[in-house]
Amino acid sequence: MADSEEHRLIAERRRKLDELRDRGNAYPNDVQPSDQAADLHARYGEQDAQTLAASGDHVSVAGRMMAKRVMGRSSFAVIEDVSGRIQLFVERDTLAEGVYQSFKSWDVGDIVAAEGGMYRTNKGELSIRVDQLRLVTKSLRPLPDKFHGLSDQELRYRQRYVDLIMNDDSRQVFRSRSALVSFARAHLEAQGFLEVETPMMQPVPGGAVARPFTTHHNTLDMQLYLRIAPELYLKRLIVGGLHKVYEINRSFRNEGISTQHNPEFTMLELYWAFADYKDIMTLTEDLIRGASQALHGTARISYQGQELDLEQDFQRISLEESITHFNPAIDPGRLRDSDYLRQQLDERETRYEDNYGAGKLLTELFEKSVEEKLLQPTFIVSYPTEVSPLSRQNDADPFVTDRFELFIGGREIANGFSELNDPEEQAQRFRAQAELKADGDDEAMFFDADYIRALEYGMPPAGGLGVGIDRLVMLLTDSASIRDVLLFPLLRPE
RNA sequence: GGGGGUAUAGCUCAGUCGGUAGAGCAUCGGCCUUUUAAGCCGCUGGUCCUAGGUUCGAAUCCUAGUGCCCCCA
Repeated sequence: MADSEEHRLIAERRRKLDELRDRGNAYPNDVQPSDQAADLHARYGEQDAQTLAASGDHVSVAGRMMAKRVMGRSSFAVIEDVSGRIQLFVERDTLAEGVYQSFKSWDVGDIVAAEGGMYRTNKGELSIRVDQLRLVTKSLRPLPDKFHGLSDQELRYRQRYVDLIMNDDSRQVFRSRSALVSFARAHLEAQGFLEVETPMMQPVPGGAVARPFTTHHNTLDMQLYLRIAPELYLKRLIVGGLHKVYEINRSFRNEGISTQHNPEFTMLELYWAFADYKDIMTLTEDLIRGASQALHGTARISYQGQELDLEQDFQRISLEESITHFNPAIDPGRLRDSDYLRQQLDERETRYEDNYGAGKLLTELFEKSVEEKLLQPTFIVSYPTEVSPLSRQNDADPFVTDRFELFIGGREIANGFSELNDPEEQAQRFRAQAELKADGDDEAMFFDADYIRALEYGMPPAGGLGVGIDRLVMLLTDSASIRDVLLFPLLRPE
């Protein structure tokens, strides 16, 4: 960056900081504001000037100075605290000797504390008529343009602290994110789910088809993987008798970065004994509808210009039906015919590998021709067994499993299924995955012998769910990129 | 991995045909007791992303690279 220019502006403020140091403690820690801006607006917002003047109430606030307008012997300043903004009316002759002179040298961005009576200006704005004023923390770096804010996308991600200072929209996204997670916790706790924490560093990564990050523990001299999913540990807890568990935390996948993908991301996973995938669908629907209600007071939302109705019952349609629905030309009778599926994929210029069976080819065809069209909330059910190595096969049709994925706005939001609890069948599926891995598919699953041992003790029938929290936040905050809902998205180093 | 866009003052942005680098805000100095993108006067402030090339002369044209944004595999 152009350091010389920056240095000129910073040097000026550093000079001011030096003066503060000369006069005493430049970084005081004894400031305890008793009021917040939003409360003041709530309490006094309706009162007229005379009432305010007569009340005699004395308030104290502290926050970052976001605007400063000096007019000779009086000034206006606007400070922002965690709750919002309040204007300060500052007069030379109301303050102690010399304070006003100092105030004039303070900068927008400085953190100040003020006390005074409530006051309404001639133009009617609720303000504090300041009688005590302190500079609490000197800001050495100039803030962006007060009107345009910080709009450079790269700077917003790299210096999120500046983005948060300047852009209320950005602050709101992260408040919503927090509200969503709080809602999910409360919603699940109310149904008797227990929040647990399982290893993020795993000797055998499992629970998803994805490439893991590797790391190393020095003392044990062992290779570890950052988890790609918590699934296999959570199901060990079902074996252990914790029959309703959930975890909301980070998983890691060593894959590409896009508007939908960040290498570390947050999932809600839950497992529920004596439930099946249909129960899980109902729970998922309630959770997402309730989250929208909690954040917006409505389940009808707008996402990137698209109206989405989370209020109505979510559609449920099988993967195969969805393909024939959106591709009328496809022969419904040949959806499990590998040659036919390869031909259909060729026509759509979609790549596939020689070792793909009908189930995986079918899933590719779904992803290519259906997924993005599923705007309104839709559960796609009956995923092929071939692509569902941890799901329970359907009793009537072993080609598919009792599994669903939920799509909203053309994107996968959740994935759930009746869990495979037959240890011998699971071992067989792991072996098939291990063969794929041996063939060079580095996304294929590892054989997890301890997980099989756990299943051998007996896991009750159970349903499980994974929800991409980041994507759900995107949906509910109308954010186009996952980076907009991550406080510190991964970027290349500066 | 491929394609497109973008990069100029601290911030937000102009910059025509290749001919001395611009504005607003911020900073600095001055005026101002009811402003709210306060106003008025004056002054500062530049590695035009980087490295090459073409040219008498490059922010501008060419090549390569880098960051970010978007699309595609």
